[in-house]
Amino acid sequence: MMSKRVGIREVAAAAGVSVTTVSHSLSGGGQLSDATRERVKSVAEGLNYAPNRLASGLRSKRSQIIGFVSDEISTTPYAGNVLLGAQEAAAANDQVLMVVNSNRNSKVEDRGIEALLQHRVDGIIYARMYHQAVELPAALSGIPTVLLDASSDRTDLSSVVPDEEGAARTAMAHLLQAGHRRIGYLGNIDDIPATRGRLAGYRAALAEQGIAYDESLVTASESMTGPGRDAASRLLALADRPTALFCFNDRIAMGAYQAAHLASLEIPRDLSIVSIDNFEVLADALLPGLTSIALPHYEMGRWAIERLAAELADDADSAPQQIQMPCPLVLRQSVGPPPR
Amino acid sequence: MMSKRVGIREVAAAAGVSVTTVSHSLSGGGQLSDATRERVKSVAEGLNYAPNRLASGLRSKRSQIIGFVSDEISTTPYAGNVLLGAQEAAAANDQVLMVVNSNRNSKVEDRGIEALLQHRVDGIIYARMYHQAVELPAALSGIPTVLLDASSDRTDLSSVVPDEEGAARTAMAHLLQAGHRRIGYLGNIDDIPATRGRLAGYRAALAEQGIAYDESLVTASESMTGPGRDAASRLLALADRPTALFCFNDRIAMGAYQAAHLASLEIPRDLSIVSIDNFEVLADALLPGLTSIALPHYEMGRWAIERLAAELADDADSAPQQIQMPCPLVLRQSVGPPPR
DNA sequence: CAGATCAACAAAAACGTTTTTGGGAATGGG
DNA sequence: CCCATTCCCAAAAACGTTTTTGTTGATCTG
Repeated sequence: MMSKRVGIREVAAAAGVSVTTVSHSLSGGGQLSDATRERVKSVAEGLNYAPNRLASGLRSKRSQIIGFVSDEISTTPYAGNVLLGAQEAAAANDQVLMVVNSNRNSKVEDRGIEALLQHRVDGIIYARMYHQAVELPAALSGIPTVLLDASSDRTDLSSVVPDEEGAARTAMAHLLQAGHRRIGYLGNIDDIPATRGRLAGYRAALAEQGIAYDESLVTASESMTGPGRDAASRLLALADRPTALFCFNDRIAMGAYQAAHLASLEIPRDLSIVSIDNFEVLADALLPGLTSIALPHYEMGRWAIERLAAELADDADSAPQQIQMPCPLVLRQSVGPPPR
Repeated sequence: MMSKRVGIREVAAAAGVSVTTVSHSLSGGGQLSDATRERVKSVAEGLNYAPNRLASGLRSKRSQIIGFVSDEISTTPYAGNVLLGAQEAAAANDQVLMVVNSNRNSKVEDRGIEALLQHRVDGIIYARMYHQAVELPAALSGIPTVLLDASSDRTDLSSVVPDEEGAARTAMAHLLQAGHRRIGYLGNIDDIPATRGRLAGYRAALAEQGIAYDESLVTASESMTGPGRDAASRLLALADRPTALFCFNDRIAMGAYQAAHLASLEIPRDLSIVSIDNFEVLADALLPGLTSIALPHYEMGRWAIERLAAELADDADSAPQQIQMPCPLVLRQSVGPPPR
């Protein structure tokens, strides 16, 4: 059982060829007759040979390891999907992920990156757990890197972020199509791309329908349930209250639910709500279920790995790309036609 | 800048010693005078030498990589804390984590483990995202492994799981101390350790106080908000309704909140609630805040890595340990004295 | 048919460390 | 003063691959 992992030389001996030939057979390199190539392969299979990646990486300069550095994997629920998408895409490329977490501490981050470099990762995914603008740490200057849920002003780096404006437009389109004209926006107050993008989407969607932007229907608060509740209560207390609310995220939406309850408004009969995050534990648990736009965590993870792979192969279209990923609407029960 | 990463031989040349001496100086091995050891170290520092882990692992058989295989990193919110704890502990040991995800597919899992082995990980953390009994995959037979949030019947493996019974006792103690005597239990229906452990803790806590176990106060439902709401409604409709509810988890607790609302009971004035999970997005967002027992994800992650390190060093107390980790109570506002 | 080309493989070097083995100078014992 | 230790350190081998360079016999070319 523990018969000392077979190496390339055992395979060579068993197949009656040189180690060179074995290496070439398995990697597809060199010039060998198809006959020997196949024979060697099947012998290797039979001995159930598995390469030592340390050794092969040492010589070939390809470790098949992708570094994954993120700021905080823990505090954003479901952001694990980013990691999942990346990991599955990597596995498909015969690569494996080495993860490092900075906890928002640049010292820790630098140490983590240094560790990745010592292990000779082929490239690095530099990820944030929510969309933000970043400056690339100096330690990453020598190694292929793609940004995930993060953007920078550098055009020589690939990056992927959610299409914030598009997400807002999708949400708004859903409300508009249901017939709503007076739609409030419970916005966020932080200075992050999502704040600007979602508000822009809100305004654009209104403009497209020829609906005037009404500042009194727009709030900005912290992205938490309490502040969301307060903001929603203010809008619902208006004389001509909105018939629908578009919320910056699900936590604020939960606050909106509470505010609706306090105001004795029934969702979606008296008030429709749509939000962004599709944070399932919340969205599914709310009564009625919260219709929400999903952030494409999994897809961004996949994309980042695939982009990195393309750049590492640098055969063809390896020109860096900065893309915005579309965000799908997840229907539940919080949207209906406007009252009356 | 990109001056071709300096290796041990450049350091040797610069310090006027052999590569052997450099290696020994940095690793603390061999017998060298403290003088040269220090001198070499400072030269290495000056050149800002960093080892090539591929090369050192190849020869030394120590890659300093720990494999982390989990069933589903994405679907359980906040379980990323497990990864965080493990990663931070690993970093402290100069190790790095290589993660692989099985998505509950044993084929995928085997392939992932195989990849880890090819990369010559020193050991593996075999993690589940919620406490369950597992059978170790055959692929892990040759390599040091510790189980995380998972238990098996093998005594030669270290493992760490939450102390389910203790968690329940802590929750119950909190309610009992507040004066409650008639405490309902909204249990879970799945056949998992948490189901048995938490119910046992509930019963034990009652027994300790000489309170008879009343079957009519105990329910079992799916761990979701809807079923939790239904179960809670049944208990709250009892003639002699409970003054407090202990919930299997936060989702069920959220259902209990909804049921309380439907029954026009105010929390905590009319009904106290305590639960398990401390799923912050929910617990903080509920009104009033939900007092809940936290599962020690971060701590289990740390412990697993530290245990693995101890077993790898096998100098001293490397005897496998199976431990249950205590679960702390996180106070919020959902518990008060019983009414009247 | 001589020389050039090519196909198919093997030998050897290389990757950057760690480990093993070797060896000279200082120290100690008799 | 000579031999045996001990203390430092260096030379060389080793880790398991990949890459570079060689080698042989066959095929082609003019």
